[in-house]
Amino acid sequence: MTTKAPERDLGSMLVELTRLIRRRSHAALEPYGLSPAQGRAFRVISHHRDADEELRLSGLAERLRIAPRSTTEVVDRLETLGLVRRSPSPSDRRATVLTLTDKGEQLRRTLDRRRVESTEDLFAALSDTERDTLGRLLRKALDAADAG
Amino acid sequence: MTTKAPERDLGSMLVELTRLIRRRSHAALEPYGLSPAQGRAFRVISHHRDADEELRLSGLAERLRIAPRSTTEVVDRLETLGLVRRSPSPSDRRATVLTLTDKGEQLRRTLDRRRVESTEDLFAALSDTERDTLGRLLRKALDAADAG
DNA sequence: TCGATTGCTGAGGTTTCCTCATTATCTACC
DNA sequence: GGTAGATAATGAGGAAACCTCAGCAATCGA
Repeated sequence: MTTKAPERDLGSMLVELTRLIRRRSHAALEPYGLSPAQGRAFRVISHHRDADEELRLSGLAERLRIAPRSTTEVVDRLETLGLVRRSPSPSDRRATVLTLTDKGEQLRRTLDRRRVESTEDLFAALSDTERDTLGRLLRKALDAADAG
Repeated sequence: MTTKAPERDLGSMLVELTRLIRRRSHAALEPYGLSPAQGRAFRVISHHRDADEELRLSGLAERLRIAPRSTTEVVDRLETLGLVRRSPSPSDRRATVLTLTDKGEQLRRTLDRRRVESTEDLFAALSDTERDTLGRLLRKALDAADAG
């Protein structure tokens, strides 16, 4: 099967690569009933324990760069699956704090162990150095976008 | 406004950057009634003139890495806007060949001139060298994905 | 020539976002 | 205090960009 040369500008390549990531991520997370976006949200929530600050829906929105309203839906799903718990913030009665349930904690370990993202092997063709470089460049572009 | 540190793994950064690209692309193409995906398809079609091979819907699907069925819809829109023409292939009566109309040709020039993608300035923070490097790494990952 | 394949599209669905209210609550300031 | 305005979450509604599955017409290969 001769694969035709696809578009080669930065934007198109990024978009295409993201599509591939989403597809792989979909396959990897499907067994757990998670979609790619839900998986990403779950990862953010589960890795937040490291900070001792509480994580609100608005904070999750910010980290995911999506509208607050959109996180409501993602969290709905995670809560339905019994992975995440919504509880009222002690410091602000408007706010909702997100924490992992035991089941969520268990899944976090599973996912971390197996690196289920599986986006990893999409970058397997790159050396460690190249991956580092790629990461640095993407971060730079993202940070500039924040500032601009 | 203190923007919280977002996720930092390659996959997440790629996904986030793509979202930003889509948003900018949306703003840039809106005056012409094009969505980001339609704009990308239009660009592929309009830059295909360079090759002297005919471009079919299936070929477009391949280049965009989307399902053939999905290109039907994109092309429908481009045709409605009078930018692209569907004509029967002379060599295969099942196939449909895509070409630009005069209006499409005109828009191509406009977009090329203004570099409307505007994804450009998303990478403005990067030097020429860095952009080259980024391009090379993305291409490498994509090519590996094709092979694997 | 006839079964398998290819090219396109109708039908219908999913995911992942969005904006625009609306309801609590909180914060500042008079 | 009391109240104007910001902020937190969510209901309602919608749109973009994909997908699969099935079907039809044309073509190719043995």
